[in-house]
Amino acid sequence: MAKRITNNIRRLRFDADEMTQQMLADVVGVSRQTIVAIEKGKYSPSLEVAFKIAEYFNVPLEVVFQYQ
Amino acid sequence: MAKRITNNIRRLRFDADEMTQQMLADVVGVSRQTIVAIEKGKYSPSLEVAFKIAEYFNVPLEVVFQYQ
DNA sequence: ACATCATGTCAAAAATTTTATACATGACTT
DNA sequence: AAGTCATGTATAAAATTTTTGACATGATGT
Repeated sequence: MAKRITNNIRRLRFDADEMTQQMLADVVGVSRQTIVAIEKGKYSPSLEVAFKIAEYFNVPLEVVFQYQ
Repeated sequence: MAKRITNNIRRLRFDADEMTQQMLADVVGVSRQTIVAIEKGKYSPSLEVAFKIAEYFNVPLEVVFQYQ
């Protein structure tokens, strides 16, 4: 029953002209390690970082992150 | 220019039959202080807590939290 | 007046997220 | 073969979120 948070960051990055982790980290204002950890699902990010990522890709937050 | 995260938790609580902070904290699985802090905007919650709150109220995350 | 309840606040500890460094690997280029 | 680039991993420190416990206030009820 324990729901998990998944994400499509990797796919969104590749759709966005093969953007690198470092580029995304820079535009979002976090370290590359943070992007790596979130992509790999090591932990779920803060709501603020989540919103920033969604804003950058120009999609609703739920397109980037799913709670299922 | 710095965007902020706002929320409608208080209104959603009252719409939900005047639910108390403690009741929401219990169903979401956090402490009442966490609800107080988020409601008052002391800090933005983790994405997981945000999703749990939205799930409880049965609305999309963006109905509870706005990035503006 | 007294008790109860919901909310607000405060402070310190615990837990989690984020950063900073460093190093390893495979893919690609020259 | 050597160099560069993107990614993965690891660890400790820093920053932020969350908990715990305690106390104050105003509103409500008895």
